[in-house]
Amino acid sequence: MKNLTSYLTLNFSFSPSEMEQLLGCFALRTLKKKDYYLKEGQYCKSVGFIEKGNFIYYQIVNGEEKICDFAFENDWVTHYKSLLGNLPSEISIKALENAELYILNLDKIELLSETLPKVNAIRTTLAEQYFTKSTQRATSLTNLDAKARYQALLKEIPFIHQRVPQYYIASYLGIKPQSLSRIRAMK
Amino acid sequence: MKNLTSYLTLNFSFSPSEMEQLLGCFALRTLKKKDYYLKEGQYCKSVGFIEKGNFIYYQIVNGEEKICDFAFENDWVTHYKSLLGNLPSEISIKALENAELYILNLDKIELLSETLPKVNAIRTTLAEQYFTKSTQRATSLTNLDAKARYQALLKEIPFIHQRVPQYYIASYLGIKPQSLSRIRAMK
DNA sequence: CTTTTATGTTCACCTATGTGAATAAATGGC
DNA sequence: GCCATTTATTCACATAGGTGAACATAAAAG
Repeated sequence: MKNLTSYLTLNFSFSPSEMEQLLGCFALRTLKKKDYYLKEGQYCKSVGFIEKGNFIYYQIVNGEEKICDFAFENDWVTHYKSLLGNLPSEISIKALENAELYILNLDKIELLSETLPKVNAIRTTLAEQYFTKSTQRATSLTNLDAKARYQALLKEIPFIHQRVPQYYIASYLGIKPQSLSRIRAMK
Repeated sequence: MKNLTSYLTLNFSFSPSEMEQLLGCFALRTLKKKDYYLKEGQYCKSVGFIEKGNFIYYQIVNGEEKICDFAFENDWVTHYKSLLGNLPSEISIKALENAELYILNLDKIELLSETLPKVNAIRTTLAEQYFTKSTQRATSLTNLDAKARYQALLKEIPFIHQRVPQYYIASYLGIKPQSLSRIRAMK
């Protein structure tokens, strides 16, 4: 729980005993490459903290996997709308590498909110993070051309080419793999 | 408070006395056409319920107003990220018509959460609504062409042309006014 | 190691949207 | 009701990105 512990320590101010209580509510879940954290149609009932590995969020549209998000170590993984609204998920979340998640179930979150109100700070952070990510993506899609979006993504996630196939990157950027190749070739 | 009262009655289950307590926390704010609910750089400290009127959310990019959202009667208006994270807003929210808002200040929300925990359902609805809107916009920008995005918008907000100038609609769709004209002419 | 499959590149051509200008129509102020 | 301003349309041309194919390379499977 190395990453999780330091993430919580760095970003929130829990006392040692609170931290112990909190960590006790997480359960380890290991996923193999290509395993799903969540499949379209399922109800998302937990949030996961990525201790190791990475994930794509995607939707199938006309038979194509349309990538709408990436997540790496120290990110949270969940489908926010499904979790909040108790709705079936429209998206799937798949591991691209063997992964380790620390899972916090929704019922535990509710319980913790009562006994340890500070965890609400985590909920707020999560909401803010998800909201920010999706609005930034929309903003970037309307205000920048494909090359500029690619450069912004590289700046945000410099190691992305080491961990995500290029056609997934293209999909996230809203272009075809050939177009991303062309953009890269132009330099 | 006609719209606010029926919105709360329809979507949540407050008792008459809870409703009274809740409504008592809102304050009326009237805005003239072109007035701002929030300006870029300000800290958003409230949510507003639109009793009457409409609003655009926008950012200035290269001197252009880039529209990222619309809001009408029975919508909530706030900058979610600024509100949650206590951050200066990157966007401005402007009335396009004379408007009436019922304002709920952040401190009142916090207080209510304690005395009337049911209001958390409103907070959750807000989070879900904002998250859904922005992810849908990003999805539509990557998966649909401009014509299909326009048709989807018309379906979602059929009266939009009666209440929003067309160049704002074009901006929201991520295209130039001339392109929207062309799309409309093609039928 | 060899074969198969997955991924990335390049190319020629096509299409949707951008650009800038001219014009028309609608709206608001007086 | 008239003029100024704002908003919408149309056009000719430019450009970014899509399409489908061929090929190249890398990775996985046997």
